[in-house]
Amino acid sequence: MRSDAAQNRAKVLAAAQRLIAQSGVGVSTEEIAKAAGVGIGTVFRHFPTKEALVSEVFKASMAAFVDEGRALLDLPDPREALFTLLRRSAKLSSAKHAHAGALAAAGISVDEAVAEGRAELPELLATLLARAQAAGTVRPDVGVQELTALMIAAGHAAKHAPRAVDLILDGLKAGSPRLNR
Amino acid sequence: MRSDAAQNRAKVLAAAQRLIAQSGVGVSTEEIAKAAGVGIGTVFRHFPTKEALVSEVFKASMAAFVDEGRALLDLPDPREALFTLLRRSAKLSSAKHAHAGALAAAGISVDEAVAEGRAELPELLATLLARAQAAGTVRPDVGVQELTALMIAAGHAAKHAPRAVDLILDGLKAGSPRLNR
DNA sequence: TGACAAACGGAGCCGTCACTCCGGATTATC
DNA sequence: GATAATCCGGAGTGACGGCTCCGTTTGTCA
Repeated sequence: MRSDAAQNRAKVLAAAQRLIAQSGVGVSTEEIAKAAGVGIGTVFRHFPTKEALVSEVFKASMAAFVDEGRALLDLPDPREALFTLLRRSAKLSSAKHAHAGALAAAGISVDEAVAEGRAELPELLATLLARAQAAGTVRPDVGVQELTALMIAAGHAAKHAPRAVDLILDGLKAGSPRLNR
Repeated sequence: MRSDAAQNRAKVLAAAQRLIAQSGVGVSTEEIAKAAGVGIGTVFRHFPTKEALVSEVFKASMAAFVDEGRALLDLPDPREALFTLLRRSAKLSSAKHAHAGALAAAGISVDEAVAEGRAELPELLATLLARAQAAGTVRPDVGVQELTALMIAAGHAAKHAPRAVDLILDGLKAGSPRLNR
């Protein structure tokens, strides 16, 4: 790859990251190209399809999220580590959903990207969850599957009432009264 | 209004309701027209804009939901009444709004529909919440605002892991240990 | 039953968006 | 500095969606 090509690829990716975070996946490829100071043709040379570009962007931001999350493993309180990750996720995805109608036409869903994305996120989640459960501060009858669902849900909750996130987290704490059912 | 006109309006509304529930607001006006056995012109004569049609559909399904919900006021256990409403909502919005993130794309916001459309849902929610709180089985430090956020969140949670809805509901129960924070 | 307003249908307009194509510019190599 | 490989820009293409316009049909009422 020629050096200018690599540079342009990076510029496109950066612009896409900025614009998508700002106004959702609805941004047109042309806008991204313009923001990157590049022609449309260049965008499609580096990313065969818009979906590929968006997917790349999500993977990148997901990787960054997971990397930051790994630092939480050093916290003394394992439940607080888990909850901090969930709170961060809620904040992030509430920002991302801000203007981001799902691009059903392109088959791109933010939720999916968050859910499946890298296998590293489930791993991190599983680790944090297991540790908190071992410490006895998070209810033991919760799996990674449900935790992931709650993470996504928290993102939507945060958009409407930030405090709702704490209510969801409270439901995860050990010792709650599971009365009937 | 001529009788055939009224009939056609109803047919369009019904078709839109079915198609939107099935595949989201992304359906084209032409598809709706075809499903209703009507020309596109007819659709736009009865609903000045696609947004108006979608909004009407949303209002209708919301009204139906609220009506069904009112019956819950007769249940003996006020918390179970509230929780049943939330579970129903989760089921509905996870199925119906499969692609409902696209509401934003169409310039239509759930918030708006909830707020302007019918003030009845917040009212119903408030009533159910107040009764359950009075009975002491739902934590008292929760407002309608947060409850609404949780309702929306539960819809997304149900899509990924149905049991996650119960976890959210558990967080609403009174008597949970609010350890730190 | 005739006459007329009201409603219908759907071809077509306009705008947008993802994606292609190719002449020209840029970079690497010797 | 010449040559070839590579990359660039952006006008153009095709598809699609919302919406309009108007010739045709239908319901209504005297």
